[in-house]
Amino acid sequence: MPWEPVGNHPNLNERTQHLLKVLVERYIRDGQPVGSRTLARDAGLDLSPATIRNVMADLEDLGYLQSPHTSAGRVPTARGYRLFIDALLNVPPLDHREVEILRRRIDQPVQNSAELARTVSDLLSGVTRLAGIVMVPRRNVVTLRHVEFLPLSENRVLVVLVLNAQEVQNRIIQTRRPYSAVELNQAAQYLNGQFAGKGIQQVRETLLRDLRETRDNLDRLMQTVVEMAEQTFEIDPVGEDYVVAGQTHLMQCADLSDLDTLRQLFEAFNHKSDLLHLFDQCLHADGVQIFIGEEAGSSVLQGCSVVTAPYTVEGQVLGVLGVIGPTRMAYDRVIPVVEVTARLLAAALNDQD
Amino acid sequence: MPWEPVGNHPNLNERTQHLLKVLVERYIRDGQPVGSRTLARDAGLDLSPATIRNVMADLEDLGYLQSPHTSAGRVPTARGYRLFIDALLNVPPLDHREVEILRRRIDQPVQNSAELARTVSDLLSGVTRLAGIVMVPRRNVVTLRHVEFLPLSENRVLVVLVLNAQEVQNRIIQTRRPYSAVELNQAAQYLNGQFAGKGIQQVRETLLRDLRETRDNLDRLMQTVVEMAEQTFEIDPVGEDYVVAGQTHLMQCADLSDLDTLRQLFEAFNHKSDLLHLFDQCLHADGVQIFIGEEAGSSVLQGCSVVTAPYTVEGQVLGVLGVIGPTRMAYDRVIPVVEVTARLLAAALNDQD
DNA sequence: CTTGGCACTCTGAGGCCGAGAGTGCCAACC
DNA sequence: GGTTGGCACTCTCGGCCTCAGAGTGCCAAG
Repeated sequence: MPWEPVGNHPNLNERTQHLLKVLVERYIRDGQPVGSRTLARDAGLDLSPATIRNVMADLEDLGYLQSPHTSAGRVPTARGYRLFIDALLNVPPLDHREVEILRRRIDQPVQNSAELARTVSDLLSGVTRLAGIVMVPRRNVVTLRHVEFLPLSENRVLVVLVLNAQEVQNRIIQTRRPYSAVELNQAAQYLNGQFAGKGIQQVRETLLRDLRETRDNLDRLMQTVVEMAEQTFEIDPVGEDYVVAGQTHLMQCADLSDLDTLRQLFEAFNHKSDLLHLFDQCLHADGVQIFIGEEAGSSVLQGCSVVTAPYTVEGQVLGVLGVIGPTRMAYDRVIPVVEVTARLLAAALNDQD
Repeated sequence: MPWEPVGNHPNLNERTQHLLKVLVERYIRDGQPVGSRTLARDAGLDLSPATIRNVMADLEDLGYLQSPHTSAGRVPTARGYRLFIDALLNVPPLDHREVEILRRRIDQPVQNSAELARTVSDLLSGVTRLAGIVMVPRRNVVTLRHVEFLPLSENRVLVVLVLNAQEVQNRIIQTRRPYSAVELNQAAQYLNGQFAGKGIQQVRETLLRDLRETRDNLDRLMQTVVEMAEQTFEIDPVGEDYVVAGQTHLMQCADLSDLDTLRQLFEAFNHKSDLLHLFDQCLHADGVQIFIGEEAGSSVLQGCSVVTAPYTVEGQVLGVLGVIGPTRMAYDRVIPVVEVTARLLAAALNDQD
């Protein structure tokens, strides 16, 4: 099992487990509390409702089920979902044709990783009819490919950085004195000649540590180089961020119909820090991970589940993707979709480099 | 008045207009249908409720008011809001201190126009507690500042374009044959030397029309230049787009509490084409424009109003910004905020160039 | 034209009732 | 001892009624 079992569950009767499984499946399908009569019919065990009732009462005592009120059926608790997912759920592999459809949509040519993230996020949300999320983390190793300096006005210079395979970043820096286009060009040429293909961490260290202290002895070119480099490589250039798509799907699922809950959830999407924290945790677990309700650590995720998977290229984790939806979601379908999408995205990134 | 009067309204009694004004103001404040007794108290005219009732009945006949049901008070119709905004509303200028606060938030240094759009959009939504929108349109005149080609793999080249003041664009193009870094560099140098500062339209025409037909006679460098340029300047590089912020505010206003309406609205934000169409219309009206409900041309905007203003630099319209909220919004506050924000954004862009 | 009076209408909250669904418990059964 | 049918009990939900409150429209008088 790719997701780690969290709760520790006392031994449950084979039959009891089966009944829990059927109940959860039924509830995920219908969204209605499941009564003993219904469960008796569905379970295929040839037991009377009365027997079922006894089992259900036990499951309620153990915290796997609860009833909304006396005379409704039962509904799984978070603990119930947990056991279901850890031990009872069987996840069918995705149909070949479906994999193909996913592959085709991911393999379309894109301009940059942000656009790819958006595409994949759209895809996840479209296929699952939930909210899709793709995170692009801060990479540990960022390779400098090319740098360019353009004078904007008196003391402002536009820096264009090409990183990794094809990531383009630009920023504006303030300089201590005006630089001519020629000076800037020479500085860029020097940096490109010297450091293209090197890790940006390494560039920073080599350049700044070695040269800064001897600044006064440097010729004019190298002084330019140092001043530019100081600001260019100052902060880690690839920020950690994510892309959400299909939030509106969440407005359609009956479970989250409470407007206020929904608003808080949407605000969390914009706020980002909570979710980034969650995804950071997933970065180094391999395979699909599932968080049920407040297991995710944030109270705004009440009633929601998060299904995530990291994607890796050459063993290095590049990011996490996943979906957010109501806890009552079709895990048997969502899990393989998330899993396969992560693999396909990894493959696409691999080809691209 | 900056917004254009749309409906043509028959002569209304001075007193009748005053009563409509007070009613709309009251309704905007409370959100409750206004009855004759309330209006009589609020209007300050020393009239009895019975008289007010007669006037209200007239206004209803003329289509300015309606009652939700027999024994509720009256509510303005779209037509009523229209008249209110066109002729009755007085818009107080924004407080100096408030303008200063806005200015300070807009004048913060930013990296590129997309980031600025986001900042301003956030600002609009924060100040008005509605959804803020900033559109960056396709500019008519796009100036090439700098171009750079980097070989990625066999037949793929990364193009980095610096446009206008500081806009950086990048795209990947497929080439017919592999090019070396040196070749690409020469081609870029040629283009920069020849065309930096020129309009991109002009570059395209000059280069492609004049040279393409004589391709066979060109030297190797110029052949490279032509192939690169063909794809680099093929499509209009600055896409029309907008940024929405603070959508969640719309979930809090009682008027739009219908989940389904809200969902459709949010989907419209993602879909973009409807709203882009609307904003295109605003591009060349000067000053604040207001669309009430379906005046905006899209049925998803039922119950919503849109307040927009274009922002210009040196007489050239650069884009449109505005807010979307329930029709029952505090126009006397929203209008000056939108107006001032547009001016401040224009000023900020002007300084930046 | 304005006003007070008055009958009328409609909503919304609260209370009541009955149907339906499901439970818990118990005694009987295998 | 696990399983079962029976049965009383509880709770929700929709329909129905009622009543107070708010606001209207109309009319006749000022």
